[in-house]
Amino acid sequence: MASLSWLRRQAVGWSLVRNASLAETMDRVGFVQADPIRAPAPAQDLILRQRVSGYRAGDLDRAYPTLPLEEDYVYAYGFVTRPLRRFLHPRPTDDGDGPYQPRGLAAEVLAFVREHGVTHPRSLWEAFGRTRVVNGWGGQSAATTRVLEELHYYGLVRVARRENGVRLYEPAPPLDDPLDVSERAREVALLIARVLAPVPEASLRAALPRRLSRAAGGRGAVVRGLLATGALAATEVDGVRYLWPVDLAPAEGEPEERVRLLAPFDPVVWDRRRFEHLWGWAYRFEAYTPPAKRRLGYYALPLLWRDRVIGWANCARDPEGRLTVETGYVDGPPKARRFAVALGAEIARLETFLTPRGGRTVSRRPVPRAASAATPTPVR
DNA sequence: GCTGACATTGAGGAGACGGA
DNA sequence: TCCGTCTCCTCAATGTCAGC
Repeated sequence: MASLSWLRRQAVGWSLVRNASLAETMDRVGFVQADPIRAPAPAQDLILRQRVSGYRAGDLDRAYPTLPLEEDYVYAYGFVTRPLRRFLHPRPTDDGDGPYQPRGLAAEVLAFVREHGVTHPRSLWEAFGRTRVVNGWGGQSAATTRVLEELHYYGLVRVARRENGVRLYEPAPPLDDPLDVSERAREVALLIARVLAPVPEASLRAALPRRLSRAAGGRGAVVRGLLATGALAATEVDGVRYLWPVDLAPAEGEPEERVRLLAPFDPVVWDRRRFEHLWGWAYRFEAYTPPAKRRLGYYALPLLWRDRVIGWANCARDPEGRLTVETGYVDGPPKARRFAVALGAEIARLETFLTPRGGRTVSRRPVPRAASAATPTPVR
C-alpha cells in the first residue's frame, strides 16, 4: 500500500538519478525546463547540476550545437531530445483550422531566415525596422523577435545556438510523415508523466498541451487511454490519485544523506500541488512577486535534505564577488551535525559548479548565513 | 470542482552609444 | 580609452474570475 513517505521516496529517487554525461542525462529525462534568471545560474543549469557528474554552469549551451537537442515548448519552455520533435509538431492552431500558415511579417521573417541561415534577432532590425510590441509579460519586445518566437513555436525555425543567452534561429527541417495526433498526445503525456513522476492526475492533466489534447479527444481521454492500456500505473494517497509510467521501478532503501539546493523549476518541486502534499508547506517562486510581498526571496532555491524539502536558500555574490548563501527553514534547521556538514558540502559543490571551466574561482570561501525571512505557513 | 482566459509582476547581463 | 547610461533580451508563475 502506497503512503506519503513512499511517494516522497519515489519523487526524489526517480528524478535525481546521476548520469556520467550530459547526453546520457538528456536521453533519460527527455526534457529540461529553461529560465534565464541567473540567481546564481539559469534554471536549466541548476537542474542539470543535480543529474550530471561534474556539470558546470553553461555546459548545456556549449554542448547544444553538437548534441541531438532542440529548444521547444512541452509543459514549459526548455530543452528536449530531438526525437521528441515529431510528437510536438505540427502544433494545432487555436482555431483548429488546418496547419499554421505564417502571414505578413511572419512570412517575411521566415523567408529571411531561409535565405540567410543562422539569424541573430538583431540582424532583423535593419531589414524590418524596430517596431515594439507588448510581450507576454507586459514589457516591450521587438516585433521581429516576437515573430521568431511564433515561427519557433510552430516548428518552422529552430534554435541553432545561443550567444550570451540570445537565441539564434535557423530554418527547421521539414517533418517526415506527421504521426497520428492521438499517438502524439499519448507520447507527450507519457513524457510529462515521466518527468514529474509520481504526478497527481489533476496536475498531469493540467500540464498536457491544450490544443494537441483537444484534437486527441481531450486531456481526460488522453490520460484514461494511457491507464487503460497499462502504460501508466496509479495509486491513491490521502484521496489524491498519483500516476507514473509503469516501467519506472520503485526506488528501494534509505534516501541519500545529502543536501541539494534545487532550481525553482526542478521536476522534484515543479508541481506546487504535489509539493504541498508531500512536504506540507507552500513553496512559491517569487521573482515575479513585488519585493514588499516576498516571503522566501527573489529566487529561493528549495532545500532538499534526504527526501524532504525542509527550507530554501537564496544565493548571490557580495560586492567582493564571494558567493553568499542565505538559508531559511520551515521548522528550523536540523540539529544533527551531519546536516551542517552536508549543507557545507552542497555549497562547496555549488561554488565549483559556478566556476568557469578553465577559470579561477571568484571567491575562496562561500558565506552561509541564516535567513531572517518570515516562515511560510504550513499547509494543512 | 474543473478549465480556460486574463492581468500582473522584475532582475541580470550584454551591447550600443555618448561624453569626459 | 574609460565609464555611465540606456536599451534590449531572457524567461512563467500566480491569483482571480467566469463559465460549465
